[in-house]
Amino acid sequence: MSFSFEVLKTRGASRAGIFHTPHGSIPTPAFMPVGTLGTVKTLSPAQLGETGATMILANTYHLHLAPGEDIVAAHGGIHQFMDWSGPILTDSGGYQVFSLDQLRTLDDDGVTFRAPNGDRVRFTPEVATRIQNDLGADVIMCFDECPPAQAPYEDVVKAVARTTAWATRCQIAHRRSDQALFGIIQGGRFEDLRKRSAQELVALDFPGYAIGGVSVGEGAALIQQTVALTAPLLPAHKPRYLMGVGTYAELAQAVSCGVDLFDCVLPTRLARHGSALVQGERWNLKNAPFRRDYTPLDPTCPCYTCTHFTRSYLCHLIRSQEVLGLTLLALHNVTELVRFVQGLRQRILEQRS
RNA sequence: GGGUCGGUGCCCGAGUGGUUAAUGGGGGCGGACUGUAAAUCCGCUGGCUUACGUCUACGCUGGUUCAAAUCCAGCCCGGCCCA
Repeated sequence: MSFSFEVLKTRGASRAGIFHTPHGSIPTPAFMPVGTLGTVKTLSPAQLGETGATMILANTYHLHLAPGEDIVAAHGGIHQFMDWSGPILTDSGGYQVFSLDQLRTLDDDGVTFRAPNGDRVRFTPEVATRIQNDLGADVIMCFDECPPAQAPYEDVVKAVARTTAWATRCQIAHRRSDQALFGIIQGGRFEDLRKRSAQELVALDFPGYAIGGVSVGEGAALIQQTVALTAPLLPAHKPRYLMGVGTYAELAQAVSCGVDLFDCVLPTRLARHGSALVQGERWNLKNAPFRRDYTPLDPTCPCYTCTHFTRSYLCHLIRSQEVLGLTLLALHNVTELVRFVQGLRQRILEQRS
């Protein structure tokens, strides 16, 4: 059996467990940083490893555009290509249905994107699944339609129907038993649609489920509300993955709802934009007071950045636009969120039954 | 010494008679960022005032004009060329 999920302990709705994959096990709850996307990254896999991350996320759409799944496959798969021996998850490209709204056309069969070089790129459930089979990540995602937060009810009805239909097609197209194909729940902010989506996808019996269609511009309160109503709809004995979240508050709240896996661009993006995540807060390291702050970013953090450099130095690197500044901040931010979620896990485990 | 081009807000640099506190950059100050179109994007950036507003500003001094950073004269300073 390549994949299994065991719940070690529960505390209310929250839970700590272990998710086993062909490339190793992930103690959950776990935060998965974005490890590669085909465009920009400021952390090497070695540095990513230092953060304590066990599983990382890569992106199907971007890797398809460059370098192309054939090249990744020729390397023997994405693990070898990027030298990450731990578990990897690829997103399907469904999020790009949302984020590249102006650059794509949608129909019942799939999506046609306009790539940066002008090419028309056609994604269908079958294509997205095939590409992910070629990339070779441990967990792959169904190709879904992710509508924006403000989408009207009727649009979300359609998105749910498509997402279910596409999930079935992904399942049929999927050809590798050493990869777990996860279903993605849609339904926007509508409770009945979340229920419908969950019901339809649970019936398809995926080995894991993601809560999708969240963090698409709706604000924290709605995210938490959606997570709270969707998480309980998912099978308790399978991993639950909240896509695209997030912040301290949302991570904590989602864990309390029984979510096991998370990914988010925030720690790396904030780093590249000069911000640090420190003990529950976001700091803009460019701000003047940091120029003469000779203390570590976070004295309690074990990361290389915090154990070797001052806020003053980081401030200087960011202001001088040194790439090292982005790297050091990314290293810290990812470490911070990994640790934060690990801390939530510890608290569950240390609970007396 | 002669000729010539030029001196603009923290810096660079537009503007060559009137909607000009003065285009753009940079710098400075601050903000945003949630399955990465994002090492990106957005504000503010002469003083005083909560604001209406008002004062001070385009090397200096004077002049022309209803009106000048913009035209004229002299002076000061800088670049280049000639002696």
